[in-house]
Amino acid sequence: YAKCGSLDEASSVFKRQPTKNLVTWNSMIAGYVQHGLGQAALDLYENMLQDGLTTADQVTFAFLLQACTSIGALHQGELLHANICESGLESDGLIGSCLIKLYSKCGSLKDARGVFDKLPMKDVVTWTAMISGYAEHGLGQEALALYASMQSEGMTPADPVTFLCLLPACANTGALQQGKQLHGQIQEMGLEADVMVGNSLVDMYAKCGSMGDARKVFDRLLTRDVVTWNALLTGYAEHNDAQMAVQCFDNMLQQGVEPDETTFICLLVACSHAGLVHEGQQYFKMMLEDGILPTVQHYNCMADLLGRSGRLKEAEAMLQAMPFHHN
RNA sequence: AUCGGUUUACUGUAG
Repeated sequence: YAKCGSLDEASSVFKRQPTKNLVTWNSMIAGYVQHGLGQAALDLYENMLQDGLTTADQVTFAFLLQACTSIGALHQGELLHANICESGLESDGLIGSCLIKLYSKCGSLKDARGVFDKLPMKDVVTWTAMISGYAEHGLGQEALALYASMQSEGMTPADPVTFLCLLPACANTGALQQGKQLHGQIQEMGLEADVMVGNSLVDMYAKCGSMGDARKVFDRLLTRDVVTWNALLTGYAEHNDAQMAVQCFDNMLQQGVEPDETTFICLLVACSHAGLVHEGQQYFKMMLEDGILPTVQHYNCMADLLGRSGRLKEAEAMLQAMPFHHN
């Protein structure tokens, strides 16, 4: 029931279970976590402790750590970490990855690294979790360095996920050469048909200033989604090529791809940087007509567009008419 | 029977 989306039914079956074993508890805790209800999962664990008949195992802890991660409950997570050590489960690979993710999402990369270093057996997921932690905190060089260590220990990526963490690291640090090497590995592994990998490659090349390569990857992709188009569009916008950005948008529409919120932000940015005030206003209207509700970020782009071109009063009026609080 | 790593966007300060 939980996995099929009916948490209510899962919960009512759970409550009616006369005896609950470890898997009963784990399944219900997992259900809450998978539905983004981290606090409910932690509360249920309290019930389990009060019940006193079941002892948590590595699966329980893995879900509880995910619950903490999802609600940013670092302190709770630290308490669980202590319990995990008391239970002798700190060397478990599954728990290790969850702890790394908890600490890194809560901004405590040193603790994440501490867990990583202490893990006796590291698999690709462990390495990737740590790489992802560095990458997400803008430490692209550390992420790439860790990948180098991973390879020197004879570990190779098994699927696209590791690349999906590394490519943004290259993108954010402008590491074009490393990005190209990764691209080579991706081709050797036959992963270039993966849409997410393709999107990341387009983004990486665009951010590294190589729009030609970005375009090549884009053109060769058999499957594209709105993110693929947005990544390319962002590239053009970022390189102050408003013409290409607009052309890209037109092509996108021609091919029947529905623009989303992000698409319009990319477009508005392109117009803003190029001083295309009128066009920007047109796109803003188009977005409203498409039934896309503008967010604070769209209004910010509009204020930027108007402000840059010296239309301060219009910019101010735009922000005052905005149906949200400013950020 | 229950379990871990996942891609794209904007502004503002200094340089």
